[in-house]
Amino acid sequence: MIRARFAPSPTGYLHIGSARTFIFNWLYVRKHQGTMVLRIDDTDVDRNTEASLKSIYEGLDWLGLKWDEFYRQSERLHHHRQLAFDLLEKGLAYRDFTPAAADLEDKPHGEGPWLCNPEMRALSKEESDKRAQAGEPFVIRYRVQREPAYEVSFHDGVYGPQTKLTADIEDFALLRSNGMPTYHLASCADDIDLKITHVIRGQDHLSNTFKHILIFQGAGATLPRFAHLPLLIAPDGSKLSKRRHGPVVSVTTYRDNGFLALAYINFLCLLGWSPKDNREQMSLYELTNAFSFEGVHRSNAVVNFSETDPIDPKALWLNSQHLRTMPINVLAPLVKESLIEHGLSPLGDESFFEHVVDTIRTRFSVLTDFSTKGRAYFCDDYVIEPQALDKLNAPGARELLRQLADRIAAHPEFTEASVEADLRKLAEERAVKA
RNA sequence: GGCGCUAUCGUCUAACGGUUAGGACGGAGCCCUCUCAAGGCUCAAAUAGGAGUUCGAUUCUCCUUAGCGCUACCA
Repeated sequence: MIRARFAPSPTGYLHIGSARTFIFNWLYVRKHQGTMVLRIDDTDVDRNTEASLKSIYEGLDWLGLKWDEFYRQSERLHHHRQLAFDLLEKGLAYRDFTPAAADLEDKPHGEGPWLCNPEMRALSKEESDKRAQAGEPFVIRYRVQREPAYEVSFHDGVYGPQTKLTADIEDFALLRSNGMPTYHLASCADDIDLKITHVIRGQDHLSNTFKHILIFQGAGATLPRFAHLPLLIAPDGSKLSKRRHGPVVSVTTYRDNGFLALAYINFLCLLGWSPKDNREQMSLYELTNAFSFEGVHRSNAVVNFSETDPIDPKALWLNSQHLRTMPINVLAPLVKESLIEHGLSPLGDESFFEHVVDTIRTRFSVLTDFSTKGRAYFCDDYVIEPQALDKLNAPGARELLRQLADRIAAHPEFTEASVEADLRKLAEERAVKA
């Protein structure tokens, strides 16, 4: 039984890359009838905010993909600490009493790799216990075996076989001096406890995986399968960030621009994954069936937005395709919702409304087009373009339109074809008269 | 600096060593058309560079270059 998790940390709104990670997890789980776990990784108390937690729910809610189990790491801290002290007890970890570096500049990057503080690593158990007993703050670090060094290896579902020498892995922190677990510890402790079988996450964690394997092994747990996803990046090749790239990175930007959740999901799937048979527009069912790690690319994918337009043109096209092919009874309520949001209301009964939507949707590409380009269909307060106004003011034009309206109203049916037929008939009659 | 990952049209991608290197978005043009769209057709557009293996490399190996990631008591 497959169990996968999506583990966002609430330090910002739901990021487009996170959304894709969630979608790929979801697709994989649903395809194999597994269990989808949503776990909020909120161990960084300084950076967590309620607002971002809300934004994550909001984004996931819009996508409409459900999860089966829910956890919050902040409610499971005892598990994490337990594992840290177990490792300490086993001698696989040790206390480091070095005061926290004031800022990153203090870190010895440039020259060579930083592996550990040998003094602290060599501290005797007695000495270590004594200092801890005395209340001296400490961080617990993993004691990576480097003499002799050995290869840590695993098979990644996307990137294939991976190996790294322990000589290149530093003694990473497990438990902070304030008693909070680090990401590595909390993530592994929970993956073990929640019996996660597949860890599907961003490629930025590919090299962290070696550390995680060390933790899993130290805990005596069986390894989950790992699959890392290529990152989503900006057109200039940098990683997507709110500061530099603004609203593009937020899922809600697409929602607010009138996107269909399915089209957005479809678009995101095509970034870094391919069904390999040239299909582009796909339903959720088709995506689920077609998804596999073999189809996932290994290089990063660019989200193609510009300074003036946060929307990727291909996403827009995909949305228009879904907009005009989806069942009208599914689309109509979404249009109605969008109209109401923009201060308009659908006229007529449900069937009439569906006809209107069905008639005009072929020329629109996002939901918001109905209340902007299609405004005249839903209210009397609209602006006629100057060119159109000239034609409208041509002698006899208004009278003709009135005649046309009467004919259209006389029909019980109202479709694109019927309107066109009426218009052509009227035009012919006029031509004959002239 | 160390370690790791990656490299096909502007962008997303296809091509289990043999293809005129395919598709899509976007762009250009033509057709359709009372307008604007939609739709149909056509065109331009790519294997980062260099060695090697091979009868033959986009594909396998190595080097270079470039980009990205990790190297935090962030995740």
